[in-house]
Amino acid sequence: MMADTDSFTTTGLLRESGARDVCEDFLTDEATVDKVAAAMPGDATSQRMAELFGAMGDPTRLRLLLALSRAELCVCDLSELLGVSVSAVSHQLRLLRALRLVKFRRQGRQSFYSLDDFHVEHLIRMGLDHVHDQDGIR
Amino acid sequence: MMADTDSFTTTGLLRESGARDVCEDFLTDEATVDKVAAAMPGDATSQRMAELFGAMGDPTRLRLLLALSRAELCVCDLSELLGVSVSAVSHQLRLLRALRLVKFRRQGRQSFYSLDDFHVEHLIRMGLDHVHDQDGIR
DNA sequence: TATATAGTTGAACACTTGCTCAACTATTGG
DNA sequence: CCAATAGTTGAGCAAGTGTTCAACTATATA
Repeated sequence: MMADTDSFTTTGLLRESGARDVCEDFLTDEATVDKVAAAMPGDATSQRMAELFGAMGDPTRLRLLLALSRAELCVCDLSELLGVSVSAVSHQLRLLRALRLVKFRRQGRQSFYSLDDFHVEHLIRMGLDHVHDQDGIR
Repeated sequence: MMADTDSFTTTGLLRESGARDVCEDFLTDEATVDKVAAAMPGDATSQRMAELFGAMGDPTRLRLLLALSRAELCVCDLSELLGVSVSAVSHQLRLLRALRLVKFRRQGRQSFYSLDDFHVEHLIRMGLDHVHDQDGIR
């Protein structure tokens, strides 16, 4: 069954875009799937969300954020606190700064970092809750 | 009480643990640093938190979760919805299942997936808020 | 029974990423 | 001025990751 005689409304629009290993048609009821499709954020938004979560998804960066959620600290203190080299800390803080999760101010030779956004604290708190709840339940 | 009561004590205990590219001493006031150190979650906890956020930090997995936050869906629908192969979707759902972010039930040949935990919905919501607020503010 | 459909899984491979190292800037103190 | 301290940055590399492909299981249907 060819669709090329009919460049019209088959599932062609979706089928074409790189997913060939796919079944004929939507299997859940169409209204539901359409509703979900309409509610999906745009690519740019989900991309930025993924960057946000990805930034918090590395152990070193997460522990940096955890430390900074308690106090403003300089690179050197963070390095000793986490047992990670100053260079590695600086690299990761640069990334967190680019995503606006932390901000910094210079004072003499030192750079003091702190959380940039109260959302980050909430996210950290929820992550903790999730992990603790999982442990509690079974 | 005992030990080195002199004011020039070393930080040897901390210096030893793998970070050689590090400054002599803590630069922020000691009480603050100690407070932060004491408040840090254990390695196991931060490790699991990082796994949680890391799971949400991949665009494909995040979009899977975004879709499932709206409705229970089968693998095939998810595949078409996201434009990603069934195999790739299945691999990622497996990972999300292992971390208990999604659960599934079989019905005939189909596997229906849904979010496992209300925390995940909250995290998604906060991620969206964070991204939207950043766009709004400047 | 045979055949098609829905999904899973392991291996392979390209791509990404986090760290180290070395070189560098910038500020402080002698 | 010079030397030391605090931090940044680029290159390189080992380890990790996401996708594809092919083979596989399991369920439904003719």
